Formats: sequence, structure tokens, C-alpha cells
Amino acid sequence: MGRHSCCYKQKLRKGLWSPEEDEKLLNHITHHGHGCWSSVPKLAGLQRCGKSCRLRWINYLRPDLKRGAFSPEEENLIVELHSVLGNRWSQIASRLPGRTDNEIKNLWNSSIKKKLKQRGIDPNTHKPITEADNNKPTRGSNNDHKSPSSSAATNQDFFLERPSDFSDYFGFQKLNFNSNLTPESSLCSMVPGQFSLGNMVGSVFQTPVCVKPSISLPPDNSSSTVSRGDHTASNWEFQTNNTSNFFENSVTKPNPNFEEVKWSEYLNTPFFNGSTVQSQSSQQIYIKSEGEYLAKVSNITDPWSQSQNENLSTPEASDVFSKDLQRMAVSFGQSL
DNA sequence: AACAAACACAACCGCTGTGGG
DNA sequence: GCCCACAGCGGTTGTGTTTGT
Repeated sequence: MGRHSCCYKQKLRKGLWSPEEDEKLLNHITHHGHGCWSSVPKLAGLQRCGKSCRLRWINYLRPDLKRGAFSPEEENLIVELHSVLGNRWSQIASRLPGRTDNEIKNLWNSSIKKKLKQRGIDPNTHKPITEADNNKPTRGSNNDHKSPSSSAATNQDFFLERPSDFSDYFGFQKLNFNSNLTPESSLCSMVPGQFSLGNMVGSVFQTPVCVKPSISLPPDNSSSTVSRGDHTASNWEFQTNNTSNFFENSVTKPNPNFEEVKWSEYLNTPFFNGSTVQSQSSQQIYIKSEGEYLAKVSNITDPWSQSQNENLSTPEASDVFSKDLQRMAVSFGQSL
């Protein structure tokens, strides 16, 4: 650990905080608030720099911190949030009440990363590590591990089954997703970005198209402004229905031809439970609703192709579906 | 028991964004 | 527009503890 230049100049203390220092800082902030952090050390009688005081408060002394080990649910949530947000620890932390970005970052680097690698999942990309990945030296990847089932990769269809009331999740007033939308219906086009609403988070990858329902996000408690379109905060519920540990239940089935959706096989969410139907003959995604197909994301087409909308065989439903997804993707994408 | 390696956690560093003068 | 102070963030590293040999 180094020392802030200001600390060095002023011969301020560095390193671990003593209980006495903690007490001074806690007392000061409890009674006066922190105000300007640079003035806190002087006012609190501490030989520390303001930056150090701020970190100590945020990461350790804050009264709303949840101490102790992370639960499996929290770990699952971190993995899923990381797949959407990347290394934006503060944003991830804002969705785990009582946890700090530092804490989550440490957990990720010391534990979760390792677990993912052991499961054959690249923690950076959240994709299964293929043999090809293992054979080539790549920065940040665990090259001495091979996915146990990578040789069994097959072409598979992925069915994304929605919860019972899909309209709630997407804020649709009324959509008649019915049998008119068969597996033969065309894909819904999307724009790049991520979206989140209600109990779902979605990601739209660059290629191929991927609908990624996974988890719900609690309200972002951070001060940053998040555009949520015309949806009220009440639609944002903190809810993860995972009750089991992702790391104990995940199974990876690498499919080199369909990299972007392989995460769906290890996401242990209600959205996927029992809903994945596999086929050996093609690579397609179907979005299914109560036994009926909402839409089909077919043949892993470039989502930016303007021609995609022209293929919609049920314009009314598919257009609304598509446009709402686009709107949410843009909205949420902008907030990241 | 002694040592080293691995691990977990706390704290610092450097950078960026923001707001005020 | 520029400079400065400050807050905040992510990456990195130091330190104490645990585990393995």
C-alpha cells in the first residue's frame, strides 16, 4: 500500500485503522455529518487524509452495512449483474443493499472469478471457455482449464419462456401474443444495449440477437440518474428467486456456434427453469409464452439489419414487441 | 514447529467527472 | 476556457490470517 502524497507531506497516518480512530470518525460523522471530506480529519481529530476517512466510512463504518459472508443469492446476483454491468462495482453494489463496491470487488476477484473458471466460464465474458480459448493464450483467462463438456457441444435451440404475465414485465398495455406467433414467426429486431424492467433484465448483444431475461434489479440507490422510460419505480422490485447456489447447480454446455446465449444454460432462474427445449437441427431462439410462442429469434441474424422487421409475419404484435424492446434497450443502455 | 503459499480483506493510487471561481 | 478542489470509481497492492507441506 502506498501513501497519498498529501498524507506523506503532512506525515499522516497510513495503513489499518485503530479502534480509537474508528471511534473518532464515527462520532464525528454521527454528530456532524461528513460535510467536506477534506475537513473531516481535522474536525474529527484524526491524522488521516480526507480521502482515507471517506473510504473508511463508506467501506467499514457506515451503519447500514451488512457485515458477514455473502449468501448464495447475493453471489448469484453479483454474477448476473456483472454479466450485464461488467466491472461497474459501484452500480452492482447499489443493487445489493448493505454491500460496498470494494467488498463486491474483493469477492469477485478472490472467489467468484475462480469459481466461474472452475465451471469453465470466462469471468470476463461470461461465456463458457472453449477448448480453443484454452489453447490460445488470452489475457485474463484461465488457460489450464477445459470445460468438461465442451466436446459435447451441439447446435441447440434456446427457448425463452416468459413469466405468466409478460405484459407487466414490459409495460405493455395489451399484447395479443397468441398462436399467430408460431416458431415460424420472424425475429424481433433489437438495438444494442441492455434493458431492465420489472422482474427481468435483458441484454442485446452485438451478435447474435439474444434476449436475456434473468433477474430483477432493485432500485438503484446511487445518486446517478437512471432513465427508466415511462415506468415507475414501483415496477423495479428487488427480487431474485434463486434459492440455490449457482455454483453448485450450474452446468455449462459450450456451443461454439452460439456463444452469446450460452449463459442461459447456467442461469438458474425461473425464467429458464424447465423452459429450455433443445433441438439438434438448428440454432434458434424462441420466446414462449404460456405454451405459445411470442416470437422467434431466428438464425442468429445481425440484429442491426433493417430488413429484419420486414420479416415479421404478425406485424401488430411483433412490431409492438420489437419497438418496446428497442425503447427499453435504449433507455437502460443509456443509463449504464 | 517452521516455513511458504494461498487467501481474504482493507486501504491506497491514479484517474475521471463535476462544479465553482 | 482554464484551473483547482473535491468526490467517486476501478485497479492494485499491502497486510494479516489460514492452509498446506
